[in-house]
Amino acid sequence: MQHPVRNFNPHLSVDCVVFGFDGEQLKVLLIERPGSVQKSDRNKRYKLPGDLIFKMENLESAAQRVLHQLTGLENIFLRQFSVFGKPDRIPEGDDLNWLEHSTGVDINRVVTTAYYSLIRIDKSKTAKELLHNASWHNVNALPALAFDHNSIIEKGLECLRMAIRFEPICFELLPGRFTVRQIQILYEVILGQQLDNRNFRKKLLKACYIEKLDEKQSGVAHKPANYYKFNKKKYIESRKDLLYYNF
Amino acid sequence: MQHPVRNFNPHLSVDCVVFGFDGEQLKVLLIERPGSVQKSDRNKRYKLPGDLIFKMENLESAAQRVLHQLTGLENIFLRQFSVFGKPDRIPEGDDLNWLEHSTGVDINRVVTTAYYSLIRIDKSKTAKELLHNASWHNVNALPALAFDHNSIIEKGLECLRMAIRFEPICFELLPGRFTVRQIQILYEVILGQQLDNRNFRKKLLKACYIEKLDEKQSGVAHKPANYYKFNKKKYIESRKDLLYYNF
DNA sequence: ACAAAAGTGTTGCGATTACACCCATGG
DNA sequence: CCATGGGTGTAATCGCAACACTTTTGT
Repeated sequence: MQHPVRNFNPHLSVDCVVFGFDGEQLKVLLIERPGSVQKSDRNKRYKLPGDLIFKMENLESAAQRVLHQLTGLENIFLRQFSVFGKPDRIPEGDDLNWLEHSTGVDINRVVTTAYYSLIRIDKSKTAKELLHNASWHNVNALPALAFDHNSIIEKGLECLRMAIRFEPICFELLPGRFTVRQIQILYEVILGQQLDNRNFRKKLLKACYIEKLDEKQSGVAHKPANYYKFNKKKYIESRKDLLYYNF
Repeated sequence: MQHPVRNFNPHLSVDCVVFGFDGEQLKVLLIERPGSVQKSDRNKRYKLPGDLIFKMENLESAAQRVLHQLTGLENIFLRQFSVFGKPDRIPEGDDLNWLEHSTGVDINRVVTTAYYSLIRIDKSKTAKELLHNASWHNVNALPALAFDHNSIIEKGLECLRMAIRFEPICFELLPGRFTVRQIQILYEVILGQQLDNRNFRKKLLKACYIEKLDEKQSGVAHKPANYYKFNKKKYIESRKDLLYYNF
Protein backbone atom coordinates (compact mmCIF):
# COMPACT_ATOMS: atom_id res chain seq x y z
CA MET A 1 0.00 0.00 0.00
CA GLN A 2 3.00 2.25 -0.15
CA HIS A 3 2.99 2.30 -3.94
CA PRO A 4 2.08 5.17 -6.21
CA VAL A 5 -1.65 5.34 -6.56
CA ARG A 6 -1.70 5.47 -10.30
CA ASN A 7 -0.20 2.00 -10.62
CA PHE A 8 -3.10 0.23 -9.01
CA ASN A 9 -5.87 -1.36 -10.90
CA PRO A 10 -8.90 -0.16 -8.96
CA HIS A 11 -11.01 -3.19 -9.82
CA LEU A 12 -8.78 -6.09 -8.98
CA SER A 13 -7.36 -7.37 -5.75
CA VAL A 14 -5.96 -10.50 -4.22
CA ASP A 15 -6.66 -11.77 -0.74
CA CYS A 16 -4.70 -14.47 1.00
CA VAL A 17 -5.93 -16.91 3.58
CA VAL A 18 -2.63 -17.71 5.25
CA PHE A 19 -2.77 -20.90 7.24
CA GLY A 20 -0.24 -21.77 9.88
CA PHE A 21 0.05 -24.57 12.42
CA ASP A 22 1.47 -24.08 15.88
CA GLY A 23 1.47 -27.75 16.80
CA GLU A 24 -2.02 -27.64 18.24
CA GLN A 25 -4.29 -25.38 16.30
CA LEU A 26 -4.80 -24.25 12.76
CA LYS A 27 -4.16 -20.54 12.55
CA VAL A 28 -5.03 -17.79 10.10
CA LEU A 29 -3.05 -14.62 9.70
CA LEU A 30 -5.12 -11.46 10.01
CA ILE A 31 -4.36 -7.79 9.62
CA GLU A 32 -5.65 -5.14 11.91
CA ARG A 33 -6.79 -2.09 10.00
CA PRO A 34 -5.08 0.93 11.49
CA GLY A 35 -7.77 3.58 11.34
CA SER A 36 -10.70 1.47 12.31
CA VAL A 37 -10.39 0.88 15.98
CA GLN A 38 -12.40 3.80 17.08
CA LYS A 39 -15.91 3.43 15.84
CA SER A 40 -18.87 1.16 15.59
CA ASP A 41 -17.09 -1.37 13.48
CA ARG A 42 -14.80 -2.21 16.29
CA ASN A 43 -15.71 -5.83 15.83
CA LYS A 44 -14.70 -5.73 12.20
CA ARG A 45 -11.28 -4.32 12.59
CA TYR A 46 -9.55 -7.40 11.20
CA LYS A 47 -9.18 -8.35 7.58
CA LEU A 48 -7.26 -10.77 5.41
CA PRO A 49 -3.91 -9.76 4.03
CA GLY A 50 -4.50 -8.57 0.51
CA ASP A 51 -4.10 -5.63 -1.80
CA LEU A 52 -5.15 -4.13 -5.05
CA ILE A 53 -2.90 -5.34 -7.83
CA PHE A 54 -0.66 -3.26 -10.03
CA LYS A 55 -1.91 -2.60 -13.50
CA MET A 56 0.47 -5.02 -15.14
CA GLU A 57 1.00 -7.44 -12.31
CA ASN A 58 0.37 -11.15 -12.37
CA LEU A 59 -2.28 -12.20 -9.88
CA GLU A 60 -0.09 -14.76 -8.21
CA SER A 61 2.81 -12.32 -8.07
CA ALA A 62 0.57 -9.86 -6.31
CA ALA A 63 -0.27 -12.49 -3.74
CA GLN A 64 3.40 -13.34 -3.30
CA ARG A 65 4.18 -9.67 -2.91
CA VAL A 66 1.59 -9.22 -0.21
CA LEU A 67 2.86 -12.25 1.66
CA HIS A 68 6.48 -11.36 1.27
CA GLN A 69 5.91 -7.96 2.79
CA LEU A 70 4.07 -9.57 5.62
CA THR A 71 6.20 -12.56 6.50
CA GLY A 72 9.55 -11.96 4.86
CA LEU A 73 9.28 -15.29 3.05
CA GLU A 74 9.68 -15.90 -0.67
CA ASN A 75 8.14 -18.56 -2.87
CA ILE A 76 5.32 -19.25 -0.55
CA PHE A 77 2.97 -22.12 -1.26
CA LEU A 78 -0.10 -20.52 -2.80
CA ARG A 79 -3.19 -21.83 -4.38
CA GLN A 80 -5.92 -19.87 -6.06
CA PHE A 81 -9.28 -21.16 -4.94
CA SER A 82 -11.99 -18.71 -5.85
CA VAL A 83 -13.04 -15.32 -7.04
CA PHE A 84 -15.34 -13.12 -5.07
CA GLY A 85 -17.02 -10.56 -7.21
CA LYS A 86 -20.45 -9.66 -5.96
CA PRO A 87 -20.90 -5.96 -6.59
CA ASP A 88 -22.00 -5.43 -3.01
CA ARG A 89 -19.23 -7.44 -1.38
CA ILE A 90 -17.74 -4.22 -0.09
CA PRO A 91 -20.62 -2.67 1.77
CA GLU A 92 -21.10 1.05 1.44
CA GLY A 93 -20.01 2.87 4.51
CA ASP A 94 -17.09 2.29 6.73
CA ASP A 95 -15.52 -0.55 4.78
CA LEU A 96 -15.65 1.35 1.54
CA ASN A 97 -14.52 4.59 3.08
CA TRP A 98 -11.60 2.89 4.67
CA LEU A 99 -10.58 1.23 1.45
CA GLU A 100 -10.81 4.39 -0.61
CA HIS A 101 -8.97 6.30 2.01
CA SER A 102 -6.18 3.80 2.44
CA THR A 103 -5.60 3.20 -1.26
CA GLY A 104 -6.31 6.69 -2.48
CA VAL A 105 -8.27 5.18 -5.32
CA ASP A 106 -11.86 5.83 -6.27
CA ILE A 107 -13.37 2.44 -6.02
CA ASN A 108 -16.73 1.37 -7.25
CA ARG A 109 -16.33 -2.35 -7.16
CA VAL A 110 -13.54 -4.77 -6.49
CA VAL A 111 -13.27 -8.33 -7.64
CA THR A 112 -10.85 -10.26 -5.51
CA THR A 113 -9.03 -13.43 -6.33
CA ALA A 114 -8.59 -15.52 -3.24
CA TYR A 115 -5.58 -17.68 -2.51
CA TYR A 116 -4.86 -19.92 0.34
CA SER A 117 -1.34 -20.20 1.48
CA LEU A 118 0.45 -22.63 3.75
CA ILE A 119 3.42 -21.46 5.71
CA ARG A 120 5.58 -22.71 8.51
CA ILE A 121 4.97 -20.47 11.43
CA ASP A 122 8.50 -21.11 12.63
CA LYS A 123 9.96 -19.95 9.35
CA SER A 124 8.00 -16.76 9.06
CA LYS A 125 8.75 -13.85 11.24
CA THR A 126 7.64 -14.50 14.77
CA ALA A 127 4.64 -12.69 16.09
CA LYS A 128 6.73 -9.86 17.40
CA GLU A 129 8.62 -9.49 14.17
CA LEU A 130 5.55 -9.55 11.96
CA LEU A 131 4.30 -6.18 10.90
CA HIS A 132 2.87 -4.70 14.06
CA ASN A 133 -0.67 -5.02 12.80
CA ALA A 134 -0.62 -8.71 11.83
CA SER A 135 -1.43 -11.60 14.10
CA TRP A 136 -2.32 -15.28 14.12
CA HIS A 137 -5.84 -16.28 14.99
CA ASN A 138 -7.32 -19.62 15.74
CA VAL A 139 -9.35 -20.66 12.71
CA ASN A 140 -12.15 -21.90 14.94
CA ALA A 141 -12.51 -18.66 16.82
CA LEU A 142 -12.36 -15.85 14.34
CA PRO A 143 -13.80 -12.42 14.97
CA ALA A 144 -16.24 -10.87 12.51
CA LEU A 145 -14.06 -9.64 9.69
CA ALA A 146 -14.26 -6.80 7.23
CA PHE A 147 -15.93 -7.21 3.84
CA ASP A 148 -16.79 -10.82 3.02
CA HIS A 149 -13.59 -12.12 4.50
CA ASN A 150 -15.24 -14.57 6.85
CA SER A 151 -16.77 -16.39 3.91
CA ILE A 152 -13.50 -16.29 2.03
CA ILE A 153 -11.79 -18.07 4.90
CA GLU A 154 -14.62 -20.55 5.16
CA LYS A 155 -14.34 -21.46 1.53
CA GLY A 156 -10.56 -21.55 1.65
CA LEU A 157 -10.70 -23.99 4.51
CA GLU A 158 -13.13 -26.19 2.62
CA CYS A 159 -10.78 -26.24 -0.34
CA LEU A 160 -7.85 -27.05 1.89
CA ARG A 161 -9.79 -29.95 3.39
CA MET A 162 -10.51 -31.28 -0.05
CA ALA A 163 -6.93 -30.84 -1.18
CA ILE A 164 -5.22 -32.66 1.68
CA ARG A 165 -7.20 -35.77 0.85
CA PHE A 166 -5.40 -35.99 -2.45
CA GLU A 167 -2.08 -34.30 -2.15
CA PRO A 168 0.49 -34.21 0.60
CA ILE A 169 0.54 -30.46 0.90
CA CYS A 170 0.26 -30.48 4.67
CA PHE A 171 3.99 -30.64 4.91
CA GLU A 172 4.14 -27.02 3.92
CA LEU A 173 2.78 -26.32 7.37
CA LEU A 174 5.28 -28.43 9.28
CA PRO A 175 8.95 -28.04 10.06
CA GLY A 176 11.41 -30.00 7.92
CA ARG A 177 11.45 -32.85 10.38
CA PHE A 178 8.39 -33.89 12.25
CA THR A 179 6.84 -36.75 14.14
CA VAL A 180 3.90 -38.83 13.03
CA ARG A 181 1.89 -37.43 15.86
CA GLN A 182 2.43 -33.90 14.64
CA ILE A 183 1.00 -34.66 11.22
CA GLN A 184 -1.85 -36.53 12.70
CA ILE A 185 -2.84 -33.60 14.87
CA LEU A 186 -2.53 -31.37 11.85
CA TYR A 187 -4.88 -33.57 9.83
CA GLU A 188 -7.23 -33.69 12.76
CA VAL A 189 -7.47 -29.95 13.15
CA ILE A 190 -7.89 -29.36 9.45
CA LEU A 191 -10.53 -32.03 9.00
CA GLY A 192 -12.13 -31.29 12.34
CA GLN A 193 -12.24 -34.93 13.36
CA GLN A 194 -10.28 -37.42 15.42
CA LEU A 195 -8.33 -40.09 13.60
CA ASP A 196 -7.31 -43.56 14.70
CA ASN A 197 -3.58 -43.42 15.25
CA ARG A 198 -2.75 -46.95 14.11
CA ASN A 199 -4.63 -46.60 10.87
CA PHE A 200 -3.31 -43.14 10.27
CA ARG A 201 0.24 -44.28 10.78
CA LYS A 202 -0.16 -47.20 8.39
CA LYS A 203 -1.68 -45.05 5.71
CA LEU A 204 0.89 -42.32 6.10
CA LEU A 205 4.01 -44.45 6.27
CA LYS A 206 3.24 -46.62 3.32
CA ALA A 207 3.75 -43.54 1.14
CA CYS A 208 7.22 -43.77 -0.31
CA TYR A 209 7.86 -40.07 0.09
CA ILE A 210 7.77 -40.13 3.86
CA GLU A 211 11.32 -40.80 4.96
CA LYS A 212 12.26 -42.05 8.38
CA LEU A 213 15.22 -40.18 9.82
CA ASP A 214 17.81 -41.44 12.25
CA GLU A 215 16.79 -38.93 14.85
CA LYS A 216 14.52 -39.05 17.81
CA GLN A 217 12.99 -36.59 20.12
CA SER A 218 14.99 -36.02 23.26
CA GLY A 219 14.15 -34.53 26.60
CA VAL A 220 10.58 -35.75 26.58
CA ALA A 221 9.14 -37.59 29.53
CA HIS A 222 7.98 -40.53 27.48
CA LYS A 223 9.16 -42.79 24.70
CA PRO A 224 10.78 -40.43 22.23
CA ALA A 225 9.18 -40.25 18.81
CA ASN A 226 11.06 -40.80 15.61
CA TYR A 227 11.47 -37.94 13.18
CA TYR A 228 10.46 -38.14 9.56
CA LYS A 229 10.85 -35.89 6.59
CA PHE A 230 8.87 -35.31 3.44
CA ASN A 231 10.78 -36.08 0.27
CA LYS A 232 9.29 -33.86 -2.40
CA LYS A 233 11.29 -35.36 -5.24
CA LYS A 234 10.07 -38.84 -4.48
CA TYR A 235 6.56 -37.52 -4.28
CA ILE A 236 6.75 -35.95 -7.69
CA GLU A 237 8.28 -39.10 -9.12
CA SER A 238 5.59 -41.26 -7.60
CA ARG A 239 2.86 -39.14 -9.13
CA LYS A 240 3.98 -40.01 -12.60
CA ASP A 241 2.73 -43.55 -12.46
CA LEU A 242 -0.24 -42.81 -10.33
CA LEU A 243 -3.58 -43.45 -11.90
CA TYR A 244 -5.98 -40.81 -10.82
CA TYR A 245 -9.41 -42.04 -11.46
CA ASN A 246 -10.48 -45.19 -9.82
CA PHE A 247 -13.85 -45.32 -11.44
CA MET B 1 -21.63 -6.78 -26.90
CA GLN B 2 -24.57 -4.68 -27.92
CA HIS B 3 -24.50 -2.72 -24.67
CA PRO B 4 -23.47 0.88 -24.18
CA VAL B 5 -19.74 1.06 -23.90
CA ARG B 6 -19.63 3.04 -20.73
CA ASN B 7 -21.27 0.29 -18.71
CA PHE B 8 -18.47 -2.18 -19.16
CA ASN B 9 -15.77 -2.71 -16.68
CA PRO B 10 -12.72 -2.83 -18.93
CA HIS B 11 -10.73 -5.08 -16.61
CA LEU B 12 -13.09 -7.90 -15.90
CA SER B 13 -14.58 -10.57 -18.05
CA VAL B 14 -16.15 -13.97 -17.79
CA ASP B 15 -15.54 -16.88 -20.12
CA CYS B 16 -17.63 -20.00 -20.28
CA VAL B 17 -16.56 -23.46 -21.25
CA VAL B 18 -19.88 -24.85 -22.32
CA PHE B 19 -19.91 -28.62 -22.44
CA GLY B 20 -22.50 -30.59 -24.32
CA PHE B 21 -22.95 -34.26 -25.12
CA ASP B 22 -24.36 -35.52 -28.38
CA GLY B 23 -24.55 -39.15 -27.32
CA GLU B 24 -21.08 -39.96 -28.54
CA GLN B 25 -18.66 -37.14 -27.96
CA LEU B 26 -18.09 -34.39 -25.46
CA LYS B 27 -18.55 -31.06 -27.18
CA VAL B 28 -17.54 -27.49 -26.45
CA LEU B 29 -19.37 -24.48 -27.73
CA LEU B 30 -17.15 -22.01 -29.58
CA ILE B 31 -17.75 -18.62 -31.11
CA GLU B 32 -16.36 -17.53 -34.41
CA ARG B 33 -15.11 -13.99 -34.27
CA PRO B 34 -16.69 -12.08 -37.10
CA GLY B 35 -13.88 -9.84 -38.25
CA SER B 36 -11.07 -12.28 -37.95
CA VAL B 37 -11.45 -14.65 -40.81
CA GLN B 38 -9.41 -12.76 -43.26
CA LYS B 39 -5.88 -12.60 -41.95
CA SER B 40 -3.01 -14.58 -40.59
CA ASP B 41 -4.85 -15.63 -37.47
CA ARG B 42 -7.18 -17.69 -39.51
CA ASN B 43 -6.39 -20.60 -37.23
CA LYS B 44 -7.38 -18.59 -34.17
CA ARG B 45 -10.72 -17.42 -35.31
CA TYR B 46 -12.56 -19.30 -32.58
CA LYS B 47 -12.95 -18.27 -28.99
CA LEU B 48 -14.95 -19.18 -25.92
CA PRO B 49 -18.24 -17.46 -25.30
CA GLY B 50 -17.57 -14.66 -22.86
CA ASP B 51 -17.83 -10.96 -22.37
CA LEU B 52 -16.68 -8.06 -20.32
CA ILE B 53 -18.94 -7.57 -17.36
CA PHE B 54 -21.06 -4.58 -16.54
CA LYS B 55 -19.74 -2.29 -13.89
CA MET B 56 -22.20 -3.42 -11.28
CA GLU B 57 -22.88 -6.94 -12.47
CA ASN B 58 -22.42 -10.12 -10.53
CA LEU B 59 -19.85 -12.41 -12.11
CA GLU B 60 -22.16 -15.35 -12.28
CA SER B 61 -24.95 -13.19 -13.67
CA ALA B 62 -22.62 -12.08 -16.41
CA ALA B 63 -21.92 -15.70 -17.28
CA GLN B 64 -25.64 -16.47 -17.29
CA ARG B 65 -26.26 -13.47 -19.50
CA VAL B 66 -23.67 -14.59 -22.01
CA LEU B 67 -25.09 -18.08 -22.11
CA HIS B 68 -28.65 -16.96 -22.29
CA GLN B 69 -27.94 -14.83 -25.34
CA LEU B 70 -26.19 -17.74 -26.92
CA THR B 71 -28.47 -20.66 -26.20
CA GLY B 72 -31.77 -19.16 -25.14
CA LEU B 73 -31.64 -21.12 -21.88
CA GLU B 74 -32.06 -19.74 -18.39
CA ASN B 75 -30.62 -20.96 -15.12
CA ILE B 76 -27.85 -22.87 -16.71
CA PHE B 77 -25.64 -25.10 -14.59
CA LEU B 78 -22.48 -23.08 -14.03
CA ARG B 79 -19.43 -23.54 -11.93
CA GLN B 80 -16.62 -21.12 -11.45
CA PHE B 81 -13.33 -22.93 -11.69
CA SER B 82 -10.49 -20.49 -12.10
CA VAL B 83 -9.28 -17.00 -12.78
CA PHE B 84 -6.90 -16.22 -15.57
CA GLY B 85 -5.06 -13.00 -15.02
CA LYS B 86 -1.60 -13.05 -16.51
CA PRO B 87 -1.02 -9.55 -17.87
CA ASP B 88 0.09 -11.00 -21.20
CA ARG B 89 -2.79 -13.42 -21.62
CA ILE B 90 -4.16 -11.22 -24.34
CA PRO B 91 -1.21 -10.96 -26.68
CA GLU B 92 -0.57 -7.59 -28.27
CA GLY B 93 -1.62 -7.54 -31.86
CA ASP B 94 -4.61 -9.01 -33.52
CA ASP B 95 -6.28 -10.41 -30.42
CA LEU B 96 -6.02 -7.13 -28.60
CA ASN B 97 -7.02 -5.08 -31.58
CA TRP B 98 -10.03 -7.21 -32.14
CA LEU B 99 -11.08 -6.96 -28.54
CA GLU B 100 -10.68 -3.20 -28.35
CA HIS B 101 -12.48 -2.81 -31.60
CA SER B 102 -15.37 -5.05 -30.74
CA THR B 103 -15.94 -3.67 -27.25
CA GLY B 104 -15.09 -0.08 -27.99
CA VAL B 105 -13.15 0.00 -24.73
CA ASP B 106 -9.53 0.87 -24.23
CA ILE B 107 -8.17 -2.24 -22.65
CA ASN B 108 -4.86 -2.68 -21.04
CA ARG B 109 -5.42 -5.92 -19.24
CA VAL B 110 -8.31 -8.24 -18.63
CA VAL B 111 -8.71 -10.71 -15.83
CA THR B 112 -11.23 -13.33 -16.73
CA THR B 113 -13.20 -15.57 -14.43
CA ALA B 114 -13.76 -18.93 -16.02
CA TYR B 115 -16.88 -21.00 -15.62
CA TYR B 116 -17.72 -24.36 -16.95
CA SER B 117 -21.26 -25.03 -17.84
CA LEU B 118 -23.19 -28.17 -18.62
CA ILE B 119 -26.13 -28.03 -20.95
CA ARG B 120 -28.36 -30.44 -22.78
CA ILE B 121 -27.66 -30.02 -26.42
CA ASP B 122 -31.22 -31.01 -27.22
CA LYS B 123 -32.60 -28.27 -24.99
CA SER B 124 -30.47 -25.48 -26.32
CA LYS B 125 -31.12 -24.03 -29.68
CA THR B 126 -30.11 -26.42 -32.39
CA ALA B 127 -27.01 -25.71 -34.38
CA LYS B 128 -28.94 -23.77 -36.97
CA GLU B 129 -30.78 -21.75 -34.39
CA LEU B 130 -27.70 -20.84 -32.39
CA LEU B 131 -26.29 -17.45 -33.14
CA HIS B 132 -24.85 -17.87 -36.59
CA ASN B 133 -21.31 -17.69 -35.31
CA ALA B 134 -21.52 -20.36 -32.60
CA SER B 135 -20.87 -24.05 -33.09
CA TRP B 136 -20.16 -27.25 -31.22
CA HIS B 137 -16.68 -28.72 -31.40
CA ASN B 138 -15.37 -32.04 -30.33
CA VAL B 139 -13.38 -31.49 -27.16
CA ASN B 140 -10.65 -33.80 -28.38
CA ALA B 141 -10.15 -31.98 -31.64
CA LEU B 142 -10.16 -28.30 -30.93
CA PRO B 143 -8.58 -25.73 -33.18
CA ALA B 144 -6.06 -23.24 -31.84
CA LEU B 145 -8.15 -20.66 -30.06
CA ALA B 146 -7.82 -16.98 -29.39
CA PHE B 147 -6.15 -15.69 -26.22
CA ASP B 148 -5.43 -18.42 -23.69
CA HIS B 149 -8.70 -20.16 -24.35
CA ASN B 150 -7.17 -23.52 -25.09
CA SER B 151 -5.71 -23.68 -21.60
CA ILE B 152 -8.94 -22.49 -20.09
CA ILE B 153 -10.76 -25.40 -21.69
CA GLU B 154 -8.04 -27.79 -20.62
CA LYS B 155 -8.34 -26.72 -17.02
CA GLY B 156 -12.13 -26.69 -17.15
CA LEU B 157 -12.11 -30.25 -18.38
CA GLU B 158 -9.78 -31.30 -15.57
CA CYS B 159 -12.10 -29.74 -13.04
CA LEU B 160 -15.09 -31.43 -14.61
CA ARG B 161 -13.29 -34.78 -14.41
CA MET B 162 -12.62 -34.23 -10.76
CA ALA B 163 -16.16 -33.10 -10.07
CA ILE B 164 -18.00 -36.04 -11.65
CA ARG B 165 -16.17 -38.39 -9.32
CA PHE B 166 -17.96 -36.83 -6.39
CA GLU B 167 -21.18 -35.38 -7.58
CA PRO B 168 -23.80 -36.58 -10.03
CA ILE B 169 -23.64 -33.49 -12.19
CA CYS B 170 -23.39 -35.44 -15.43
CA PHE B 171 -27.12 -35.53 -15.62
CA GLU B 172 -27.09 -31.90 -16.60
CA LEU B 173 -25.73 -33.09 -19.92
CA LEU B 174 -28.34 -35.75 -20.54
CA PRO B 175 -31.98 -35.63 -21.50
CA GLY B 176 -34.53 -36.12 -18.73
CA ARG B 177 -34.74 -39.82 -19.39
CA PHE B 178 -31.73 -41.80 -20.43
CA THR B 179 -30.35 -45.30 -20.60
CA VAL B 180 -27.52 -46.68 -18.53
CA ARG B 181 -25.44 -47.00 -21.64
CA GLN B 182 -25.79 -43.29 -22.37
CA ILE B 183 -24.40 -42.32 -19.00
CA GLN B 184 -21.63 -44.80 -19.29
CA ILE B 185 -20.51 -43.40 -22.61
CA LEU B 186 -20.69 -39.95 -21.12
CA TYR B 187 -18.44 -40.94 -18.22
CA GLU B 188 -16.12 -42.64 -20.65
CA VAL B 189 -15.70 -39.62 -22.87
CA ILE B 190 -15.22 -37.26 -19.96
CA LEU B 191 -12.74 -39.47 -18.18
CA GLY B 192 -11.12 -40.61 -21.41
CA GLN B 193 -11.20 -44.26 -20.41
CA GLN B 194 -13.28 -47.36 -20.98
CA LEU B 195 -15.36 -48.68 -18.11
CA ASP B 196 -16.58 -52.18 -17.35
CA ASN B 197 -20.31 -52.12 -17.97
CA ARG B 198 -21.31 -54.57 -15.26
CA ASN B 199 -19.41 -52.74 -12.57
CA PHE B 200 -20.52 -49.38 -13.82
CA ARG B 201 -24.12 -50.41 -13.75
CA LYS B 202 -23.88 -51.76 -10.23
CA LYS B 203 -22.24 -48.63 -8.95
CA LEU B 204 -24.65 -46.35 -10.71
CA LEU B 205 -27.88 -48.10 -9.86
CA LYS B 206 -27.21 -48.54 -6.20
CA ALA B 207 -27.52 -44.77 -5.86
CA CYS B 208 -30.99 -44.05 -4.56
CA TYR B 209 -31.43 -41.03 -6.79
CA ILE B 210 -31.38 -42.99 -10.03
CA GLU B 211 -34.97 -43.96 -10.72
CA LYS B 212 -35.98 -46.72 -13.07
CA LEU B 213 -38.85 -45.69 -15.31
CA ASP B 214 -41.54 -47.87 -16.81
CA GLU B 215 -40.39 -47.02 -20.30
CA LYS B 216 -38.15 -48.74 -22.74
CA GLN B 217 -36.53 -47.84 -25.96
CA SER B 218 -38.51 -48.81 -29.00
CA GLY B 219 -37.62 -49.21 -32.59
CA VAL B 220 -34.11 -50.45 -31.90
CA ALA B 221 -32.79 -53.58 -33.49
CA HIS B 222 -31.79 -55.19 -30.22
CA LYS B 223 -33.10 -55.69 -26.72
CA PRO B 224 -34.58 -52.32 -25.79
CA ALA B 225 -32.90 -50.51 -22.93
CA ASN B 226 -34.78 -49.30 -19.90
CA TYR B 227 -35.01 -45.60 -19.25
CA TYR B 228 -33.99 -44.01 -15.99
CA LYS B 229 -34.24 -40.55 -14.57
CA PHE B 230 -32.22 -38.55 -12.12
CA ASN B 231 -34.13 -37.52 -9.02
CA LYS B 232 -32.52 -34.35 -7.81
CA LYS B 233 -34.58 -34.11 -4.64
CA LYS B 234 -33.53 -37.56 -3.52
CA TYR B 235 -29.95 -36.70 -4.28
CA ILE B 236 -30.04 -33.60 -2.13
CA GLU B 237 -31.72 -35.53 0.65
CA SER B 238 -29.13 -38.28 0.48
CA ARG B 239 -26.29 -35.82 0.77
CA LYS B 240 -27.41 -34.77 4.20
CA ASP B 241 -26.30 -37.93 5.87
CA LEU B 242 -23.33 -38.46 3.67
CA LEU B 243 -20.00 -38.35 5.37
CA TYR B 244 -17.55 -36.66 3.11
CA TYR B 245 -14.19 -37.52 4.36
CA ASN B 246 -13.27 -41.10 4.48
CA PHE B 247 -9.93 -40.53 6.02
C1' DA C 1 7.31 -47.07 40.13
C1' DC C 2 4.65 -44.12 37.70
C1' DA C 3 3.03 -41.03 34.12
C1' DA C 4 2.86 -40.03 29.33
C1' DA C 5 3.01 -40.59 24.71
C1' DA C 6 5.11 -43.88 21.01
C1' DG C 7 4.59 -47.64 18.54
C1' DT C 8 2.72 -52.07 16.89
C1' DG C 9 -0.96 -56.49 14.29
C1' DT C 10 -4.98 -58.87 13.42
C1' DT C 11 -9.48 -59.64 12.03
C1' DG C 12 -13.99 -58.78 9.65
C1' DC C 13 -16.34 -56.34 6.35
C1' DG C 14 -17.47 -53.89 2.45
C1' DA C 15 -16.06 -52.30 -1.92
C1' DT C 16 -13.80 -53.11 -6.18
C1' DT C 17 -12.17 -55.89 -9.87
C1' DA C 18 -12.22 -59.25 -13.38
C1' DC C 19 -14.71 -61.92 -16.17
C1' DA C 20 -18.70 -64.57 -20.02
C1' DC C 21 -23.08 -65.69 -21.26
C1' DC C 22 -28.15 -65.30 -22.22
C1' DC C 23 -31.98 -62.01 -23.60
C1' DA C 24 -35.10 -59.22 -26.42
C1' DT C 25 -35.79 -56.99 -30.50
C1' DG C 26 -35.80 -55.59 -35.70
C1' DG C 27 -34.70 -56.76 -40.00
C1' DC D 1 -32.11 -66.91 -37.82
C1' DC D 2 -28.90 -63.52 -37.30
C1' DA D 3 -26.95 -59.26 -35.75
C1' DT D 4 -27.02 -55.96 -32.19
C1' DG D 5 -26.55 -54.07 -27.92
C1' DG D 6 -29.02 -54.89 -23.08
C1' DG D 7 -28.71 -56.92 -19.02
C1' DT D 8 -27.07 -60.12 -15.31
C1' DG D 9 -23.81 -62.90 -10.96
C1' DT D 10 -19.83 -64.71 -8.68
C1' DA D 11 -15.39 -65.31 -6.80
C1' DA D 12 -10.86 -63.25 -5.48
C1' DT D 13 -8.69 -59.42 -3.81
C1' DC D 14 -7.83 -55.09 -1.66
C1' DG D 15 -8.35 -51.47 1.34
C1' DC D 16 -10.49 -49.69 5.44
C1' DA D 17 -12.19 -49.74 10.16
C1' DA D 18 -12.20 -51.29 14.63
C1' DC D 19 -9.76 -52.40 18.42
C1' DA D 20 -5.76 -52.89 23.27
C1' DC D 21 -1.48 -53.64 24.88
C1' DT D 22 3.71 -53.14 25.27
C1' DT D 23 7.74 -49.93 24.97
C1' DT D 24 10.65 -46.16 26.18
C1' DT D 25 11.73 -42.31 28.46
C1' DG D 26 11.94 -38.57 32.44
C1' DT D 27 10.80 -37.61 36.96
